[in-house]
Amino acid sequence: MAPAFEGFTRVAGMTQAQRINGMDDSPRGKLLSAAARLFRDKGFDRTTVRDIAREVGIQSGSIFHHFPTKEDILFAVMAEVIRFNTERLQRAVEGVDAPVDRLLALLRGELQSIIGDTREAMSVLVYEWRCLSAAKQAQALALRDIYEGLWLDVLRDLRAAGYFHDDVFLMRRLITGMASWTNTWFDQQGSLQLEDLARLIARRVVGEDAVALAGQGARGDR
Amino acid sequence: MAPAFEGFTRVAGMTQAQRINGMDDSPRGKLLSAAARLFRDKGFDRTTVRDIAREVGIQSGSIFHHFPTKEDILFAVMAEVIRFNTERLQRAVEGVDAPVDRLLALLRGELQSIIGDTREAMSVLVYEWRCLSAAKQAQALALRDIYEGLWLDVLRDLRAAGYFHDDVFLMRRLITGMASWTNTWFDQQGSLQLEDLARLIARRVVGEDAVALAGQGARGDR
DNA sequence: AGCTACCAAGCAAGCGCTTGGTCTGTAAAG
DNA sequence: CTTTACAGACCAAGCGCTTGCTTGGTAGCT
Repeated sequence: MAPAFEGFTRVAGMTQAQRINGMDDSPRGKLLSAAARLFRDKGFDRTTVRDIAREVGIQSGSIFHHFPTKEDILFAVMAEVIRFNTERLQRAVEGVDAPVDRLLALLRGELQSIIGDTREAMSVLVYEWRCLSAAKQAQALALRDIYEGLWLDVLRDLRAAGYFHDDVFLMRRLITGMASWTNTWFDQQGSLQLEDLARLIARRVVGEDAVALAGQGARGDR
Repeated sequence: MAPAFEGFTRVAGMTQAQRINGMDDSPRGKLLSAAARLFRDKGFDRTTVRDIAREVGIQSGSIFHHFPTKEDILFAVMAEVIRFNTERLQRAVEGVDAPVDRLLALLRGELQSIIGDTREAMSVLVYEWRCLSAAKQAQALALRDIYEGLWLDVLRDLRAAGYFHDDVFLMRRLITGMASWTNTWFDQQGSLQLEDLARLIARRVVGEDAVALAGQGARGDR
């Protein structure tokens, strides 16, 4: 519902020149990418428009040629990353049939968002949420609902197939907690791989045996 | 190491007049409690010293009779809540022997911190962490180490007894994620009880059967 | 001719914090 | 029992700085 988001629809069909945080390399995209990194490092409030301007090499006033307010920059960062990662998740489960494989596909996609290419923007999404006005929060939540719907479908299937017995909403919240918290500690350079982490979390959901038996199709060379 | 924390040692032996967020009802304690709530609601940066002053009914300048800087208020909130909850956790495992019962005791204690009496201050601890200077972060981390030590002891025992097979540090991080995320969604008025949640998480750690068999000793009337 | 992208300068508001002083309660000194 | 001393808790006023954002104009591309 609602037209909303006029500001960034033009970036919807992103070219292959996709960069970090899912932004393109237009002036606008570079601005958003710089803002995402600054917001993550210093927080939204401690990041000044002068900081962002310096990062992309323009004057602070020129920011407002691209965005009406500073808050709109934050919202654009969040909206872009939600849309980008929702598309990623949709592609991840396409053509995957077995319920446990679908769970693993979702976990890989979500972890990729949180500790992979959109790590900075995802951090912003979690930690700077309250810096958005209530109206903008509602808009972002509406986008997020599509994403959550993908999760709930898979979890319902798993539960129906007897892989776990607890409430699906509760289970989703536990998974969200485990996954989003990795943002605070996961080390890209460490020996733990994203795939290890996906299976580690999957084991907490459907048990050790179910994960051991599944997922051969999508595994890499290890 | 380091003497540190001179500012609040006098509150160490708190009377039974303990209030929300583990603060006493001295001018200082009331100030910290008000600050904790404001920091949670609006964030540290968006909360002005004038906001805090208004909340406790004094002039903004008078704040600095109690704390040298605004940042010191944040640090005091965090340090108090870490100390308070570390003591709570220590008491929780005292006299509990069975490993799974110890796990449940820790989970109850931690959830009590996160969604119970110190909910506001715990929220601040997570979300406003980066507002602390590096030096103050190190001090708070040192306090936190004691708390984490309690957890690692119990997880090592569980692993040694064969209740799970993954790395204890990884397991602790998954638990931290599940538990701390409850802060964002748990509804005190809802039908889900803290005890339900503790068992739900325990099941993710040691499996369904182990939890079903354990913990009779500490259960309530339900 | 018009549009996008930008600059240079600056305004009004809000911020953390300082200053100098007052009031009150407590307790030792006379 | 009074006087003196003093510290804790607070007020009234405001300083200096930073902030998000505005304004009026320019360069270059189409």
